[in-house]
Amino acid sequence: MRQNATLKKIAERLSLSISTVSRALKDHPDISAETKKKVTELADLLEYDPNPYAVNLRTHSSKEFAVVVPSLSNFFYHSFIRSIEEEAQTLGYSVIIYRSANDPKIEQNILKSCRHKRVSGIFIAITTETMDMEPFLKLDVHGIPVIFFDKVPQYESCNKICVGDDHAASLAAEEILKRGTENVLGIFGHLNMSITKSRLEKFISVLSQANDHINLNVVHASSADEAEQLTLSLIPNYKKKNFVIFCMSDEILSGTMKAVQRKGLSAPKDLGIIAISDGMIPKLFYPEITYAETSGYNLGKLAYDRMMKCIAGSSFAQTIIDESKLVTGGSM
Amino acid sequence: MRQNATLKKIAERLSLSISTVSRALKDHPDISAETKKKVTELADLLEYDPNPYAVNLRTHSSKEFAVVVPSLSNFFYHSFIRSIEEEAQTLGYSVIIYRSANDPKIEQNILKSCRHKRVSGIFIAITTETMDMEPFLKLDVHGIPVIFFDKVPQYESCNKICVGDDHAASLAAEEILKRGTENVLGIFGHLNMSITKSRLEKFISVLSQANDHINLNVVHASSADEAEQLTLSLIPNYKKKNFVIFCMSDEILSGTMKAVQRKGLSAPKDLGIIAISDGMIPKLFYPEITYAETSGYNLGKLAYDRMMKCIAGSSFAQTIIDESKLVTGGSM
DNA sequence: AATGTTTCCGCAAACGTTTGCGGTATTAAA
DNA sequence: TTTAATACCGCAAACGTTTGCGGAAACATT
Repeated sequence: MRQNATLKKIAERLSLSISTVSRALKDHPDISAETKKKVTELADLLEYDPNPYAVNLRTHSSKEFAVVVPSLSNFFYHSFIRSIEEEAQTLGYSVIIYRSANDPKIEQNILKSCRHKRVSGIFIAITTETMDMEPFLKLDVHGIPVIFFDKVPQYESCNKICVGDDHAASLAAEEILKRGTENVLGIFGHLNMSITKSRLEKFISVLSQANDHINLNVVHASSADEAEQLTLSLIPNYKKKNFVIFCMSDEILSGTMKAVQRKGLSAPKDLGIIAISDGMIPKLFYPEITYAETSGYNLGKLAYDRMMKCIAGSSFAQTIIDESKLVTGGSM
Repeated sequence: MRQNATLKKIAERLSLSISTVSRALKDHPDISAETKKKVTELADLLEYDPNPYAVNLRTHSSKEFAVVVPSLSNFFYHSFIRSIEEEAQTLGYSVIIYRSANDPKIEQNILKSCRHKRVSGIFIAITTETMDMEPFLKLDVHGIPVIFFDKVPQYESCNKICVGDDHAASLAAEEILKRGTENVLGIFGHLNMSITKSRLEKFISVLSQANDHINLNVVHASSADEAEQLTLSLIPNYKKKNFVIFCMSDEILSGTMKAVQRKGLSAPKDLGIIAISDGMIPKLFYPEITYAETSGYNLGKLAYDRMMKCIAGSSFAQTIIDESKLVTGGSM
């Protein structure tokens, strides 16, 4: 078990003091050019790298970001994480991933551990049951910036980066109006998700305000399988009629698509299909599904920006909405 | 900026020494029950948690695993990471994710940083260009266990956890034989990937040994788009004939499926489709695609097991192959 | 009463840094 | 030649733990 190079070893080999070596390495003006040269050369040779734990213990600052999500089996969060990781790497930060399993208890433990690790910052999508803001306030007291994303709390004065749910829903609704179809099957997620509510309300309002002949049927599914079953059982209602299915999320879309294929229907001939999605699933089909894009990747970039501003000091709370754009496949 | 509780503070409040507090908290036999009680109570009250940096500095051991992958936009790695994270959490380890971008330089930096952080262990899928084993040997010298997974080096004496490429390929080949179809289109990845070679060889050998009337056409695609184009242009060759398409990976499958849908064909009527996959993509279609499963999730469990054995001391090198199983959809 | 055992606890060093402060040469100014 | 300024550098404390060792009581044994 060999040891890593330390300041002490370099100092001994060069008959210098530890402090001189430390200063030489960070180009401190007190140190002569000659000494600096000797030190950096030996440091290179020995592959010296400061021990992060010692540095942290001394300076109270790590170079790590934490990303906390309810679940890891989710495209959106994956894109988000990828996005953060890309940015972080350029500045030498590393990214630690935590999964709360949608359990507020676990979430609290994670936050506590982040506090004790003194992470540089936290990106978090909270659980659906997170009520207590106290752990977050405590982080604030300790000077650890928190950026909420996607699933954000009601609480006002904090930094939130959200998908523009209404915007996405209205983009989809408008596209449906454009197609001129009056029979619409809207498949939404469970109502305990905040996004369900906002997407649903906007979707309904845009459709109904524009055309009062719209025949809209709204159903809720909380899994892909459920969406599949629901679609299967509802498709017969639209027999021979021209109709459109709107899927609120990737999960629902994937269930619905199976049902559509199973019934031997194909878009845009037999029906129209449109979704709100990150983009991965819609591109698997031919024709590609038209969707309003909610990009985890974009959200990541925005969140990272905000984080950097917080770290730099500009810390007033702010809510940023990532407006989505319509990506046209051939399914409408 | 409030401070976290420390041993020192607890000690002062209780007029004890720091060492006594430390020992009381870890249930050391030297400390009386009475003292232990007082200490733990105050510690709870103050929400004391040991400073991980101080602990690490002192003990030379962190509670962190590193997972290093070439890319994060890949189901397989995501399942793997999820799997590791699930296990790690139960023992209070955290998981740090690093992305090498398939660049050996970046990979080396990551490894160096892991060494200096003294991570408890490293799970790594190496880049396609990783030749130099020296950084890994150095980790070994420092007592940091490395588990290679999926993309592993040629080097013999190290711990490798791999997908059973031959096995998966032969499962698929056998299923094709079972169907009795003699026209086979095999779409494989680029030949610079090691998995391509092993899957291809086994696939060919199983097919040709069993039936010398097999008309096998092998092509290579290095992206989903390419697979789509290739499939589109080759399908006409099989006009009216009964044929099977084999897709070596998820990426290829997704391209191929688009082409198949575009041509208006459907399995198993017009053709057979079979793939090697993690399982996510095949389940999006109806009928679900039959596939030989290579599970990132399973691989994660195996890798974690191996890691724990290494940490516990049983450190002889070993190569573990995760044999895959056939998951029957309706596409054959 | 002297010695041997327990039981419980504190001292102090160490892990590898960072940094305020002070100190010694060297050079410039008086 | 003395004094003041400058350029370099080292001392030592601190960050929060862990742990070997030693020490003082309290008790049991001759």
